[in-house]
Amino acid sequence: MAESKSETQAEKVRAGLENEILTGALVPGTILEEGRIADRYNVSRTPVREAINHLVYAGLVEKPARRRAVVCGMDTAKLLELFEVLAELEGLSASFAAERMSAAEKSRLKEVHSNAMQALAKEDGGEEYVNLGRQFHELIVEGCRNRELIAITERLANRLFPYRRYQAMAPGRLKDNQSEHDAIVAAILDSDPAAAREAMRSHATKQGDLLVRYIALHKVTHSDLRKVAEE
Amino acid sequence: MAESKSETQAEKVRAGLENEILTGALVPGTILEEGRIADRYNVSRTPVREAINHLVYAGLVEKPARRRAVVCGMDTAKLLELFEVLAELEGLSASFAAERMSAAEKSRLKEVHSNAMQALAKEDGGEEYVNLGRQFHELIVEGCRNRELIAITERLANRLFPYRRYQAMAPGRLKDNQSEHDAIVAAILDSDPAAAREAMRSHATKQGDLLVRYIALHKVTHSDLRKVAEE
DNA sequence: TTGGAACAAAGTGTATACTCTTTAACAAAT
DNA sequence: ATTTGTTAAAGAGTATACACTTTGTTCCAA
Repeated sequence: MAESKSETQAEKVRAGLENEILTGALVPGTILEEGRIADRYNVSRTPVREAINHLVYAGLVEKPARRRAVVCGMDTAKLLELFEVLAELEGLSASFAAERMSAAEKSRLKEVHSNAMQALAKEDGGEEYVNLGRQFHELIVEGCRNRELIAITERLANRLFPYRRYQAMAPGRLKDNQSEHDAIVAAILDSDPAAAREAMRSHATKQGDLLVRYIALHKVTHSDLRKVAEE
Repeated sequence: MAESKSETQAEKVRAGLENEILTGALVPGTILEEGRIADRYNVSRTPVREAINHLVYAGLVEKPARRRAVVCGMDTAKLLELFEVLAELEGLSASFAAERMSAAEKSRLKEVHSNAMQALAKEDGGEEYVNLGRQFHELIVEGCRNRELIAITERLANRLFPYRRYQAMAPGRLKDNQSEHDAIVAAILDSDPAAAREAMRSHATKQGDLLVRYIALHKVTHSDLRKVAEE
């Protein structure tokens, strides 16, 4: 091949496919056929297979033995299960973070939080606010000082990412969200692990519930999801 | 190849290597060279690569890009991190199990628990007891009725399996263990999620602490680990 | 001896070829 | 019309070949 730097082809394909799935370019249910993808990325099937295996592990793709891989769908029941676990993991991270974050990390958290407050005022459809929200969660998770917990939590959050955006669309949700963040920040700055845990847990749980309700109410389809993701 | 039923070669190799690692036949730090393994299993390198990737996901093997794979080592710090997370996950499972297990599942749990009580009396070095202990944990985890939580927890437990056996060796540990299990069973039969969670959490935490202490005291080496595993 | 430059051996990453399974298209029969 | 059987096309699993890296060794200079 032409340009082989230090990143392997397999990694390039994996990153590409992951991105396509997360942005919604590849809708859940899409069949991933090795040969086609190999052509699309101008590589052989070998690195494509490797990439697909990675995505299976990440939970973004399903692949029965000897059958074609498909982008994971997500029914309401599965969504609830995932959020149930995520809420506990993020709650746990928050409680560790309350005990373990350095002063520098805490002030960084405070900063992101108040930036979010500013962004809330802007009339950009909440785009900037959503980004800051993601940063907020990541800062807390990384504050737990447990690499394994970080890895598990971020894998799950990543999997839910394409769906999580929805709940931000409910009217008035952003303000509620911000005040929930208030409580979390307060507990962490206060080094109160129990409060931080519960604040974070209920926050994440509410996100999940709102999302599931939204989907149920609006009978959201996969192509709708795609439109939202493209905007 | 000759005998291709419905299990793929890659899966066969993965199962084989995983087994070798878990039993200690492949000591942490061992280099896994694709060609050698391919010869040992009488397959080509392709399925071997796939198997190794799988083990990387499972956390049993490390593989820097373009370098050879090695069986994961485990220092005390990492061990503590893993047990910290495992304790929370098993605690969470127990709390869900207390709310969600069916009557049949509960009586099965009670049965395994009292069988363990019998096995405790036997003078077989605790072998049967350790097996029942594993069943005990699995029953509870599977009682949580959340496939994602089950998957995450079992992956972690699997990773810790080769180390977990150690803590059973401390004098008097088995009896303590059994009475901790008593508390867990009582809470679950009682459908008391908070009690179940805390009982399980502290149980798992104690296992981790004992293990780490044992390793520190005895300066356990990898070859020691192997001997224990082979017995 | 020690450090390191140059080269040889070994090993990973990817492409390609081939086999066997799955898919799906069509025909016949209920 | 719907099901079942047959068969061609498509695709996954594996082997093999080869290019480019990493690893290890040898030999020289300080």
